[in-house]
Amino acid sequence: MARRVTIADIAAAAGVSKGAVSYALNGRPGVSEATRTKILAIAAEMGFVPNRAARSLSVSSAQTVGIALRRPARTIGIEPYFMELISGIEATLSGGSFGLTLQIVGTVQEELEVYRRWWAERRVDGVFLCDLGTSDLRLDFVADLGLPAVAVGGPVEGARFPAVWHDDVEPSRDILEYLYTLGHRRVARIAGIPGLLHTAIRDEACAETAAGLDFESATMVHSDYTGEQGAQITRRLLSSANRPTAIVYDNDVMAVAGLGVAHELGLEIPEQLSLVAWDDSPLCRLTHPALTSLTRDIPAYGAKCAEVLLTLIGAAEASAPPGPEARAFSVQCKPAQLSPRGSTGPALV
Amino acid sequence: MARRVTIADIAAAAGVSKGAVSYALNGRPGVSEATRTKILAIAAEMGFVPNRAARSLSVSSAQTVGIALRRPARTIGIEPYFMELISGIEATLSGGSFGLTLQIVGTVQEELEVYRRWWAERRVDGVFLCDLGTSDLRLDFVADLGLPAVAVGGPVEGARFPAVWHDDVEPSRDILEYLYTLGHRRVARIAGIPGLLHTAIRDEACAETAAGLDFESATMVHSDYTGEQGAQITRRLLSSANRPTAIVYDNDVMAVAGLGVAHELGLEIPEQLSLVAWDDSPLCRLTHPALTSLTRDIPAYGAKCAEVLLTLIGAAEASAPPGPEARAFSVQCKPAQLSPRGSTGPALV
DNA sequence: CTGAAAGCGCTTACAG
DNA sequence: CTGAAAGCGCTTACAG
Repeated sequence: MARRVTIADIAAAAGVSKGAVSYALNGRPGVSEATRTKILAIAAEMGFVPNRAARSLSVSSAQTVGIALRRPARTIGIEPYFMELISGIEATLSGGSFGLTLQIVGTVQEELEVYRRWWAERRVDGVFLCDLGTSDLRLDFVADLGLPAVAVGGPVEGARFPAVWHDDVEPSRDILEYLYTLGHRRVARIAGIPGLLHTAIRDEACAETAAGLDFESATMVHSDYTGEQGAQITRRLLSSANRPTAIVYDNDVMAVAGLGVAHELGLEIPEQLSLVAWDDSPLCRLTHPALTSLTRDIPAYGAKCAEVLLTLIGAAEASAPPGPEARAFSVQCKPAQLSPRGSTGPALV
Repeated sequence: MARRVTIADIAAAAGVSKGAVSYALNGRPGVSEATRTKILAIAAEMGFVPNRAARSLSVSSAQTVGIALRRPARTIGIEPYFMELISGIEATLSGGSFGLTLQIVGTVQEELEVYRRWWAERRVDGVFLCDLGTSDLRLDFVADLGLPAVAVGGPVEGARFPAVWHDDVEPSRDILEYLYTLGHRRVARIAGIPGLLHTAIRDEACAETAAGLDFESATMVHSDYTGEQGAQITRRLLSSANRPTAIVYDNDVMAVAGLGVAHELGLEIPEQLSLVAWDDSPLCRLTHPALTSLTRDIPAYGAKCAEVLLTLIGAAEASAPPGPEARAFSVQCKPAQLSPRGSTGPALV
């Protein structure tokens, strides 16, 4: 059982005060170069690592950020999105020696409670807000608390903190025009959860684009993102009188499920049906044919979110509580790019 | 911007000392029932939540456990396993008001560094060790540190801390006998990473079982669990002279990829090829046909792991450093159950 | 440039 | 049963 070394040990070994050790360790003035070098050497030799709790208590900073995920236990694993996001966040955090605290919650109320507790305990210095809703309780709640946050998604109207987001309008246009060019005139989109911000944005953009192209039909059905619903809605769409020749899915999981249904019905892909997945992940390349997708770099996205949060925390520490200038930190990322693969082809019907 | 309340605020409001407040809050003797009730009421009214750092510093416990995941950023999302495990862990933790710190690392060395830092910083009270290797550096490292840990997997020989694991021998037998009974005589298994403990256990158990049944061939190929390798190895196996009529995959991702290859080659499933996925997840029900799997309840598994770690931490606090009695905490979970679905059928070749 | 001291917000022996 | 005090391990004004 190893022993933890404290600044008192170093001070004793170096023959200086604890204060001097602290100054030396933190690169602040107050010690001569000679003593600094000596102290640093001793600290390194003794394998000193500061006690987090003591440091946090002194500087009122947890050196930790938090993320709360609201998903049922059994379905959270299937979405590659979150783990990719988290791994991107981590990439930025490790550099700044920040930790990440993760909590899975069931309801918004629970989520709000978690934020309040984290804030009250000073357990985190800031949080990531995922799955933004069209009117999202959490925004004001967290801002009122004075807890720094970044919205993972957007754009957010009158935000009191920064958002990191992708434009979904352009991809909406891209995908519909792509299908139109391939000759598809009956298209459907199995959209995500209606209350979500990006669902609403896609809904509107798709409707607008569709209106500008003379589709025979452009259907839209909301879902809960699960494979079950993806399959069920696909089955319904494909058994309708004038079935679509192309279906766009708001996530990869539903697209894979949709492909399964197409196989089950004996449809040739893409000859009889084209499929597109919004959000790319390795999952899309697992199937045959591989799924045409709208690709974003999620780990890079997570890294950017973390960058913005760290900046905000630094700023919030330096100056006043996060004010309107927080918006200035917002960053819009490159929109998703269409990656055509085997699941889409000319409409032959 | 809300304000944080401290025990000093409560003490002032109640007209008692901070010590009395602490005793009352922690349900310890030292205050009369009357004052206790009064203090509790005031604390509740003021919305008191103790500052973690201060508490941690006093009691030398972080009220946090840690998990380090060693996976590349871009592939970590695809394995539903980790998120399911984490969500199970969380379910237990939230009850005990413990937090979970997550870190993604690239190499074992990095992982060891993380444990050392967490321990030195007193950032966590214990850790989960995932992806156990056949000879695993981390076991002694963490034990030498005196950092409580539970091995997520096993069994571990001469462990200095508890393991929570599933028997893989029985499922190995189950699956091969099942395929044999269906008439399959040429089977293959695309195994996981060779250095992993459970890969080794499955390898041995499968070899032994196969030896007892008169298979014409029972091939085994190691992989890295990715869809790419799953696909590539499947393609190679299926284009060999005496191709297998059934393939078992060590995870669900490779099985899905294998199914993609089978579709690509125009094979009828299960008429011309049976496929089995070791480790079930919603992914297995997304495809057509759905994949026959070896099912375990991963969230429940995670919950059990957390339970054991919390017990260990409690014990470690109460008594000496985790000694040999730690083994007593080890728990063996119910082995994976075979869930036959559409991807397996009688061998017709 | 250096040392001694106070303080962060808790917990916990120790006297009354 | 209660209060005053010391201590956890840091940081940071404040005197010398």
